[in-house]
Amino acid sequence: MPKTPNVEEVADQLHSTAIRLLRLVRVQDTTSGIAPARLSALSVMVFGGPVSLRELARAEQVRPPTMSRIVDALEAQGLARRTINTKDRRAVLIAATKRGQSLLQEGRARRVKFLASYLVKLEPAELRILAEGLAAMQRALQPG
Amino acid sequence: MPKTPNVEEVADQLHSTAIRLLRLVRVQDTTSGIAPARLSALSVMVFGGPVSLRELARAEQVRPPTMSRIVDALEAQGLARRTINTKDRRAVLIAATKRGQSLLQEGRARRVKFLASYLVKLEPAELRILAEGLAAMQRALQPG
DNA sequence: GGCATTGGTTAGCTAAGCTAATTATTCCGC
DNA sequence: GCGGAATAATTAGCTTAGCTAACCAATGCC
Repeated sequence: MPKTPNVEEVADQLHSTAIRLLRLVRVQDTTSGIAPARLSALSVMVFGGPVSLRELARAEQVRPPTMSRIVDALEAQGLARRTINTKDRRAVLIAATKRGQSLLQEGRARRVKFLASYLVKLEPAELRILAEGLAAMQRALQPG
Repeated sequence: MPKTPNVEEVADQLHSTAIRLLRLVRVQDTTSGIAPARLSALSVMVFGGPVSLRELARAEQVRPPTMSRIVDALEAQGLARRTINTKDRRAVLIAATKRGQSLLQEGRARRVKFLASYLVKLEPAELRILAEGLAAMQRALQPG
Protein backbone atom coordinates (compact mmCIF):
# COMPACT_ATOMS: atom_id res chain seq x y z
CA MET A 1 0.00 0.00 0.00
CA PRO A 2 1.66 3.23 -1.15
CA LYS A 3 1.60 6.06 1.29
CA THR A 4 -0.69 9.03 0.80
CA PRO A 5 1.13 11.77 -1.08
CA ASN A 6 1.48 15.32 0.16
CA VAL A 7 -1.19 17.65 -1.25
CA GLU A 8 1.16 20.57 -1.88
CA GLU A 9 3.59 18.37 -3.68
CA VAL A 10 0.92 16.94 -5.96
CA ALA A 11 -0.32 20.48 -6.64
CA ASP A 12 3.20 21.50 -7.56
CA GLN A 13 3.68 18.61 -9.97
CA LEU A 14 0.25 19.18 -11.43
CA HIS A 15 0.98 22.82 -12.00
CA SER A 16 4.27 22.35 -13.78
CA THR A 17 3.03 19.40 -15.81
CA ALA A 18 0.04 21.40 -17.03
CA ILE A 19 2.35 24.21 -18.10
CA ARG A 20 4.61 21.82 -19.95
CA LEU A 21 1.69 20.11 -21.63
CA LEU A 22 0.09 23.28 -22.98
CA ARG A 23 3.42 24.64 -24.08
CA LEU A 24 3.89 21.46 -26.05
CA VAL A 25 0.55 21.47 -27.85
CA ARG A 26 0.58 25.20 -28.48
CA VAL A 27 3.00 24.68 -31.35
CA GLN A 28 0.17 23.05 -33.30
CA ASP A 29 -1.81 26.28 -33.31
CA THR A 30 0.53 28.10 -35.66
CA THR A 31 -1.07 26.14 -38.52
CA SER A 32 -4.51 27.62 -37.92
CA GLY A 33 -3.46 31.16 -38.90
CA ILE A 34 -5.57 32.65 -36.12
CA ALA A 35 -4.11 34.57 -33.17
CA PRO A 36 -4.19 32.90 -29.73
CA ALA A 37 -6.54 35.35 -28.00
CA ARG A 38 -9.05 35.04 -30.83
CA LEU A 39 -8.83 31.27 -30.92
CA SER A 40 -9.43 31.11 -27.20
CA ALA A 41 -12.44 33.43 -27.34
CA LEU A 42 -13.84 31.46 -30.25
CA SER A 43 -13.55 28.31 -28.23
CA VAL A 44 -15.74 29.75 -25.48
CA MET A 45 -18.49 30.48 -28.01
CA VAL A 46 -18.24 27.12 -29.69
CA PHE A 47 -18.44 25.13 -26.49
CA GLY A 48 -20.70 27.42 -24.50
CA GLY A 49 -23.05 28.68 -27.19
CA PRO A 50 -23.95 32.34 -27.87
CA VAL A 51 -22.80 34.66 -25.09
CA SER A 52 -22.83 38.34 -24.27
CA LEU A 53 -19.64 40.32 -24.57
CA ARG A 54 -19.32 40.70 -20.81
CA GLU A 55 -19.62 37.00 -20.20
CA LEU A 56 -17.05 36.36 -22.88
CA ALA A 57 -14.69 38.90 -21.33
CA ARG A 58 -15.12 37.37 -17.90
CA ALA A 59 -14.54 33.85 -19.22
CA GLU A 60 -11.32 35.00 -20.83
CA GLN A 61 -10.26 37.07 -17.82
CA VAL A 62 -10.10 40.19 -19.91
CA ARG A 63 -11.79 43.61 -19.80
CA PRO A 64 -14.78 44.35 -22.04
CA PRO A 65 -12.96 46.80 -24.34
CA THR A 66 -10.33 44.17 -25.05
CA MET A 67 -12.95 41.59 -25.89
CA SER A 68 -14.85 44.09 -28.01
CA ARG A 69 -11.86 44.38 -30.31
CA ILE A 70 -11.20 40.66 -30.38
CA VAL A 71 -14.79 40.17 -31.49
CA ASP A 72 -14.30 42.91 -34.12
CA ALA A 73 -11.41 40.89 -35.49
CA LEU A 74 -13.31 37.61 -35.39
CA GLU A 75 -16.18 39.22 -37.27
CA ALA A 76 -13.81 40.67 -39.84
CA GLN A 77 -12.41 37.18 -40.36
CA GLY A 78 -15.91 35.75 -40.73
CA LEU A 79 -15.49 33.50 -37.68
CA ALA A 80 -18.07 35.04 -35.34
CA ARG A 81 -21.11 37.27 -35.56
CA ARG A 82 -22.77 39.79 -33.23
CA THR A 83 -26.54 39.48 -33.20
CA ILE A 84 -29.05 41.67 -31.42
CA ASN A 85 -30.50 40.39 -28.20
CA THR A 86 -34.20 41.14 -28.38
CA LYS A 87 -34.58 40.51 -24.63
CA ASP A 88 -32.11 43.22 -23.73
CA ARG A 89 -31.17 45.56 -26.52
CA ARG A 90 -28.15 46.90 -24.66
CA ALA A 91 -26.44 43.55 -24.86
CA VAL A 92 -25.17 41.76 -27.94
CA LEU A 93 -25.17 38.03 -28.46
CA ILE A 94 -21.99 36.72 -29.95
CA ALA A 95 -21.91 33.39 -31.74
CA ALA A 96 -19.41 31.51 -33.84
CA THR A 97 -20.20 31.15 -37.53
CA LYS A 98 -20.16 27.77 -39.26
CA ARG A 99 -16.69 28.56 -40.48
CA GLY A 100 -15.57 29.62 -37.01
CA GLN A 101 -16.88 26.38 -35.59
CA SER A 102 -15.14 24.13 -38.04
CA LEU A 103 -11.91 26.09 -37.84
CA LEU A 104 -11.87 25.72 -34.08
CA GLN A 105 -12.78 22.05 -34.16
CA GLU A 106 -10.01 21.34 -36.61
CA GLY A 107 -7.45 23.14 -34.47
CA ARG A 108 -8.60 21.36 -31.40
CA ALA A 109 -8.42 18.01 -33.15
CA ARG A 110 -4.86 18.77 -34.21
CA ARG A 111 -3.86 19.54 -30.63
CA VAL A 112 -5.56 16.45 -29.26
CA LYS A 113 -4.11 14.17 -31.92
CA PHE A 114 -0.67 15.54 -31.21
CA LEU A 115 -1.09 14.98 -27.50
CA ALA A 116 -2.41 11.49 -28.14
CA SER A 117 0.76 10.71 -30.05
CA TYR A 118 2.61 11.03 -26.75
CA LEU A 119 0.13 8.97 -24.79
CA VAL A 120 0.46 5.93 -27.06
CA LYS A 121 3.85 5.37 -25.43
CA LEU A 122 2.07 4.34 -22.24
CA GLU A 123 1.11 0.81 -21.28
CA PRO A 124 -2.64 0.14 -21.08
CA ALA A 125 -2.42 0.00 -17.29
CA GLU A 126 -0.69 3.37 -17.13
CA LEU A 127 -3.24 4.90 -19.44
CA ARG A 128 -5.99 3.61 -17.21
CA ILE A 129 -4.37 5.16 -14.17
CA LEU A 130 -3.97 8.42 -16.04
CA ALA A 131 -7.66 8.41 -16.93
CA GLU A 132 -8.59 7.77 -13.32
CA GLY A 133 -6.28 10.49 -12.06
CA LEU A 134 -7.82 12.86 -14.57
CA ALA A 135 -11.30 12.06 -13.31
CA ALA A 136 -10.17 12.78 -9.75
CA MET A 137 -8.69 16.08 -10.86
CA GLN A 138 -11.90 17.08 -12.58
CA ARG A 139 -13.81 16.39 -9.39
CA ALA A 140 -11.34 18.51 -7.45
CA LEU A 141 -11.58 21.46 -9.83
CA GLN A 142 -15.36 21.38 -9.85
CA PRO A 143 -16.72 24.55 -8.26
CA GLY A 144 -18.15 23.96 -4.80
CA MET B 1 -11.09 -4.86 -14.13
CA PRO B 2 -11.92 -1.57 -15.87
CA LYS B 3 -11.50 -1.54 -19.59
CA THR B 4 -8.58 0.27 -21.23
CA PRO B 5 -9.61 3.79 -22.11
CA ASN B 6 -9.34 5.25 -25.57
CA VAL B 7 -6.11 7.23 -26.10
CA GLU B 8 -7.72 10.09 -28.03
CA GLU B 9 -10.38 10.50 -25.45
CA VAL B 10 -7.88 10.67 -22.60
CA ALA B 11 -5.86 13.20 -24.62
CA ASP B 12 -8.99 15.28 -25.08
CA GLN B 13 -9.84 15.27 -21.39
CA LEU B 14 -6.25 15.98 -20.49
CA HIS B 15 -6.14 18.92 -22.84
CA SER B 16 -9.27 20.61 -21.60
CA THR B 17 -8.49 19.93 -17.97
CA ALA B 18 -5.04 21.48 -18.33
CA ILE B 19 -6.60 24.57 -19.88
CA ARG B 20 -9.13 24.86 -17.10
CA LEU B 21 -6.50 24.35 -14.45
CA LEU B 22 -4.16 27.06 -15.70
CA ARG B 23 -7.00 29.47 -16.26
CA LEU B 24 -7.94 28.95 -12.65
CA VAL B 25 -4.51 29.54 -11.14
CA ARG B 26 -3.69 32.44 -13.45
CA VAL B 27 -5.89 34.70 -11.35
CA GLN B 28 -3.29 34.48 -8.58
CA ASP B 29 -0.68 36.15 -10.76
CA THR B 30 -2.35 39.53 -10.71
CA THR B 31 -0.94 40.01 -7.19
CA SER B 32 2.67 39.78 -8.34
CA GLY B 33 2.50 43.00 -10.36
CA ILE B 34 4.58 41.48 -13.13
CA ALA B 35 3.23 40.83 -16.62
CA PRO B 36 2.65 37.22 -17.74
CA ALA B 37 5.27 37.10 -20.49
CA ARG B 38 7.93 38.43 -18.12
CA LEU B 39 6.95 36.11 -15.35
CA SER B 40 7.14 33.15 -17.68
CA ALA B 41 10.56 34.13 -19.04
CA LEU B 42 11.80 34.68 -15.51
CA SER B 43 10.67 31.21 -14.58
CA VAL B 44 12.82 29.70 -17.31
CA MET B 45 15.90 31.42 -15.90
CA VAL B 46 15.13 30.55 -12.33
CA PHE B 47 14.59 26.87 -13.01
CA GLY B 48 17.09 26.41 -15.82
CA GLY B 49 19.90 28.71 -14.72
CA PRO B 50 21.57 31.38 -16.87
CA VAL B 51 20.67 31.10 -20.55
CA SER B 52 21.38 32.88 -23.80
CA LEU B 53 18.70 35.06 -25.31
CA ARG B 54 18.11 32.62 -28.15
CA GLU B 55 17.57 29.71 -25.81
CA LEU B 56 15.20 31.81 -23.78
CA ALA B 57 13.29 32.82 -26.89
CA ARG B 58 13.06 29.22 -28.04
CA ALA B 59 11.90 28.03 -24.63
CA GLU B 60 9.15 30.65 -24.67
CA GLN B 61 8.26 30.00 -28.32
CA VAL B 62 8.95 33.58 -29.21
CA ARG B 63 11.30 35.37 -31.63
CA PRO B 64 14.56 36.85 -30.40
CA PRO B 65 13.55 40.51 -30.78
CA THR B 66 10.50 39.89 -28.63
CA MET B 67 12.61 38.27 -25.95
CA SER B 68 15.19 41.03 -26.17
CA ARG B 69 12.57 43.54 -25.09
CA ILE B 70 11.15 41.32 -22.39
CA VAL B 71 14.66 41.05 -20.97
CA ASP B 72 15.00 44.84 -21.22
CA ALA B 73 11.91 45.16 -19.08
CA LEU B 74 13.06 42.54 -16.59
CA GLU B 75 16.37 44.35 -16.25
CA ALA B 76 14.61 47.67 -15.78
CA GLN B 77 12.58 46.09 -12.98
CA GLY B 78 15.74 44.69 -11.42
CA LEU B 79 14.56 41.11 -11.84
CA ALA B 80 17.16 39.84 -14.33
CA ARG B 81 20.60 40.78 -15.56
CA ARG B 82 22.50 40.37 -18.83
CA THR B 83 26.11 39.34 -18.31
CA ILE B 84 28.79 38.92 -20.93
CA ASN B 85 29.62 35.41 -22.02
CA THR B 86 33.39 35.20 -22.17
CA LYS B 87 33.22 31.97 -24.16
CA ASP B 88 31.28 33.62 -26.98
CA ARG B 89 31.18 37.36 -26.90
CA ARG B 90 28.32 37.52 -29.42
CA ALA B 91 25.96 35.91 -26.96
CA VAL B 92 24.71 37.26 -23.65
CA LEU B 93 24.00 35.23 -20.56
CA ILE B 94 20.78 36.16 -18.86
CA ALA B 95 20.20 35.34 -15.23
CA ALA B 96 17.58 36.16 -12.63
CA THR B 97 18.65 38.48 -9.83
CA LYS B 98 18.07 37.55 -6.19
CA ARG B 99 14.98 39.69 -6.24
CA GLY B 100 13.78 38.07 -9.45
CA GLN B 101 14.23 34.66 -7.92
CA SER B 102 12.31 35.37 -4.76
CA LEU B 103 9.57 37.18 -6.62
CA LEU B 104 9.08 34.20 -8.88
CA GLN B 105 9.20 31.69 -6.08
CA GLU B 106 6.59 33.60 -4.13
CA GLY B 107 4.28 33.77 -7.13
CA ARG B 108 4.72 30.13 -7.81
CA ALA B 109 4.02 29.29 -4.19
CA ARG B 110 0.81 31.31 -4.35
CA ARG B 111 -0.35 29.40 -7.41
CA VAL B 112 0.52 26.04 -5.92
CA LYS B 113 -1.11 26.82 -2.60
CA PHE B 114 -4.24 27.93 -4.39
CA LEU B 115 -4.30 24.76 -6.45
CA ALA B 116 -3.69 22.68 -3.34
CA SER B 117 -6.77 24.25 -1.77
CA TYR B 118 -8.82 22.43 -4.41
CA LEU B 119 -7.03 19.13 -3.97
CA VAL B 120 -7.78 18.90 -0.27
CA LYS B 121 -11.34 18.06 -1.27
CA LEU B 122 -10.12 14.68 -2.50
CA GLU B 123 -10.02 11.49 -0.47
CA PRO B 124 -6.53 10.12 0.24
CA ALA B 125 -7.15 7.28 -2.23
CA GLU B 126 -8.13 9.73 -4.97
CA LEU B 127 -5.11 11.86 -4.29
CA ARG B 128 -2.91 8.81 -4.60
CA ILE B 129 -4.45 7.93 -7.95
CA LEU B 130 -3.98 11.50 -9.09
CA ALA B 131 -0.31 11.37 -8.13
CA GLU B 132 0.13 8.12 -10.02
CA GLY B 133 -1.66 9.44 -13.08
CA LEU B 134 0.56 12.49 -12.97
CA ALA B 135 3.67 10.32 -12.91
CA ALA B 136 2.39 8.42 -15.95
CA MET B 137 1.76 11.67 -17.77
CA GLN B 138 5.24 12.91 -17.02
CA ARG B 139 6.67 9.72 -18.49
CA ALA B 140 4.53 10.18 -21.59
CA LEU B 141 5.60 13.78 -22.12
CA GLN B 142 9.27 12.94 -21.69
CA PRO B 143 11.10 13.54 -24.97
CA GLY B 144 12.05 10.34 -26.78
C1' DG C 1 -40.48 60.58 -15.86
C1' DG C 2 -36.15 61.10 -14.08
C1' DC C 3 -31.95 59.05 -12.59
C1' DA C 4 -28.89 55.37 -11.29
C1' DT C 5 -27.25 51.05 -13.26
C1' DT C 6 -25.74 48.11 -16.78
C1' DG C 7 -23.77 46.71 -21.55
C1' DG C 8 -21.01 48.05 -25.11
C1' DT C 9 -17.92 50.93 -27.73
C1' DT C 10 -14.35 54.58 -28.61
C1' DA C 11 -10.02 56.88 -27.60
C1' DG C 12 -5.60 56.59 -26.31
C1' DC C 13 -2.05 54.49 -23.94
C1' DT C 14 1.57 50.29 -22.90
C1' DA C 15 3.15 45.58 -23.56
C1' DA C 16 3.98 41.73 -26.47
C1' DG C 17 4.13 39.64 -30.79
C1' DC C 18 6.15 39.77 -35.70
C1' DT C 19 9.67 40.66 -39.96
C1' DA C 20 13.47 43.12 -41.96
C1' DA C 21 17.71 45.20 -41.44
C1' DT C 22 22.07 46.28 -38.73
C1' DT C 23 26.08 45.32 -35.88
C1' DA C 24 29.38 42.37 -33.70
C1' DT C 25 31.46 38.01 -33.23
C1' DT C 26 32.80 33.54 -34.56
C1' DC C 27 33.78 29.91 -37.73
C1' DC C 28 35.69 27.90 -41.76
C1' DG C 29 38.03 27.25 -46.15
C1' DC C 30 41.86 28.05 -48.38
C1' DG D 1 45.73 34.36 -41.20
C1' DC D 2 42.32 36.57 -44.14
C1' DG D 3 37.82 37.03 -46.12
C1' DG D 4 33.38 35.59 -46.45
C1' DA D 5 29.50 32.81 -44.50
C1' DA D 6 27.05 31.97 -40.41
C1' DT D 7 25.38 33.13 -35.85
C1' DA D 8 23.80 36.23 -31.66
C1' DA D 9 21.73 40.13 -30.47
C1' DT D 10 19.63 44.48 -31.14
C1' DT D 11 16.98 48.32 -33.50
C1' DA D 12 13.19 50.02 -36.29
C1' DG D 13 8.67 49.82 -37.40
C1' DC D 14 4.57 47.45 -37.74
C1' DT D 15 0.10 44.67 -35.65
C1' DT D 16 -2.40 42.56 -31.83
C1' DA D 17 -3.74 42.38 -27.11
C1' DG D 18 -4.05 44.27 -22.78
C1' DC D 19 -5.53 48.40 -19.77
C1' DT D 20 -8.36 52.82 -17.92
C1' DA D 21 -11.29 56.68 -18.72
C1' DA D 22 -14.98 58.58 -21.04
C1' DC D 23 -18.99 58.03 -23.60
C1' DC D 24 -23.67 56.43 -25.53
C1' DA D 25 -27.77 53.55 -25.31
C1' DA D 26 -30.96 50.77 -23.05
C1' DT D 27 -32.99 49.12 -18.75
C1' DG D 28 -35.02 49.41 -14.38
C1' DC D 29 -36.83 51.36 -10.51
C1' DC D 30 -38.97 54.68 -7.35
